[in-house]
Amino acid sequence: MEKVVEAEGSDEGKFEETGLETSNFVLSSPKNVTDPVVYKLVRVDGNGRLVPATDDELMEVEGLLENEKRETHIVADTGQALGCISNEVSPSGMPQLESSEGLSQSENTEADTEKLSAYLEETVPSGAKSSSDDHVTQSGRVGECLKPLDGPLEGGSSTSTGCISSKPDFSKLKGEICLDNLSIKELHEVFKATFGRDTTVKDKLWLKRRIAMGLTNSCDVSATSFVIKDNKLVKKDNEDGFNNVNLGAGKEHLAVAVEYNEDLLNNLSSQIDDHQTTSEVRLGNNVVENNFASEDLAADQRAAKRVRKPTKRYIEELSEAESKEYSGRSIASTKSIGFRPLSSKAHARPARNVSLEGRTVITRLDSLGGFGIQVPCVYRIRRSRPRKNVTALLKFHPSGMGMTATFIKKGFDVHGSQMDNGSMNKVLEAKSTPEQAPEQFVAESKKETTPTDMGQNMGLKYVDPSGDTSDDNVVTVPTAKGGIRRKHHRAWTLSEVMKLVEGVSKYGAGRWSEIKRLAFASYSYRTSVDLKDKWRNLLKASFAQTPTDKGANSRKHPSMLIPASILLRVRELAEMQAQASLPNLSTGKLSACGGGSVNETRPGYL
DNA sequence: CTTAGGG
DNA sequence: CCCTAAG
Repeated sequence: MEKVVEAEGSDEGKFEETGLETSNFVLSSPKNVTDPVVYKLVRVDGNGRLVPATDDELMEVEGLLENEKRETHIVADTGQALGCISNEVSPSGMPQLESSEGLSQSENTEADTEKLSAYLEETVPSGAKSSSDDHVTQSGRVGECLKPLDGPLEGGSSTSTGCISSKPDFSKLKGEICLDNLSIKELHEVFKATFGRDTTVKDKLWLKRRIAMGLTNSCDVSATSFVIKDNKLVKKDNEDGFNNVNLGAGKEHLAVAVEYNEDLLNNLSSQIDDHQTTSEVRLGNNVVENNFASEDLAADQRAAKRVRKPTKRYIEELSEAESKEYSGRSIASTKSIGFRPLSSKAHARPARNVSLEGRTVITRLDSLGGFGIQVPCVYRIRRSRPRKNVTALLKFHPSGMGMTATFIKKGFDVHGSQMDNGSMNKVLEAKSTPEQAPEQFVAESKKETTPTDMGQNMGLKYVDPSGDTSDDNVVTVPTAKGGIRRKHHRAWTLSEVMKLVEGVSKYGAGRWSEIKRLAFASYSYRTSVDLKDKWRNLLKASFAQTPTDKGANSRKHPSMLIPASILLRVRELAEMQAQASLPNLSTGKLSACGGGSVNETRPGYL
């Protein structure tokens, strides 16, 4: 509702308008209506205040921004996010509006379980698509994304969506269509004819609405009658009511969290753009329970919703990649992200818990293109202790939160009351530690492997708890006192190790903070302690391995193997350092015994 | 806050 | 990786 972001930089300019808003989203589990939804996202904009980033990182980002060529591949990693970021960016405000309306409208219908799944389908993009990436800023792109909503029928190019490849049977769309009389199967066919793709949604109402919207090229679809003729919706009954179900309406369904969402979304979306703003706040963990087919998720999303822009995490990744000598392709889409230096505050990132088949996994759904699904979250406050709770958090965002906050709270309440039973401990956990900093991203694995196929939105689908291709390896560990702690693990990449070694050689072991600052400036995570620990491990490894000769390569299979050369170097340094310190205690310091290639460049050290 | 060490 | 102690 308000624009909070002042233009900090030209880059952000585009976003200023839309400002950040908060959007809260709650879904209820498809299977259990009683079980609340768990999904909420709130973004608060911050004028940067909420965004956490270290100066170093910011700087890097900025650098990226400058060079940037908008090439953005939105990265394979998040694959989905792709394109539609542009909605926000698009010059004309229209697109955004449309999309938001469409969303809200579609969401607007009753909250029925099926619908939910349908909704999800729409919102969740599948990682599959990676083709057109650079959408950012391309208005054309926007059009494409939105197109699906505009009925394909109109323009001769049926299936114009471009993303879809199936061949619809258009004959189904001829003449007057009375969706009310069609069976689900028929609706599916019509759906296909209309949108050029299949859908797995079984909710008749949803299908009808969707089709109607497509055919009429409008979001203004009655919920009660669906007769379409000549691309126009012929309403039989009174259609009002549904189009504007906003705040005012439907308060009676308090029970369902979804309702709230809808309302909220409607309101917010109509006024703002919910694109990712500079900062987001995670009010709680989002837990979504669902198992819906994912097949056409991608298609649906592409067609219907807009996608969110890259998350911070994403940015970080980019910057990291860049900082590394990885001269890979350019990664630059940072521009689309509004990030500012001033924000060195903490920022919370939403993490999402998805519980599938009974178990809860935490994942980051970054790339969900969908509207409500959110995800991101990167931030730097590493290891903050769990404590504040949601309400506390809310206090921090005075900005545009008026009613938003209210909604959120409500959502929480609902959610809390229902979850409380203890059925889901995880949820509670999450709730209590909203602030937690989810891990950053696991850039390493990504960069070291093919950038392309990273698991993008594994989010909705099967998220493998352990396989974290994704990003956060956050494991909650129960503590004796009942407290819960999170442990995250971020594998060290080769490049990190190399930097570490180099840093040690330059600054000496022990100067962890220095090394951290100088060599690891780009890696926001990795604290000096981490460096120290890693070094310790490296030493252990180097001594254990090198001597034995035979163990050189094979060693264990465990963690990734560290190149022998590095271990060697480590050993050298270790010896060197050891000598430097041990030798003369009494003699003053001769220090630096040049063991080898590296010299102890520190005069005063020791 | 930074280090060092133990867990 | 986390936690704690010590400078």
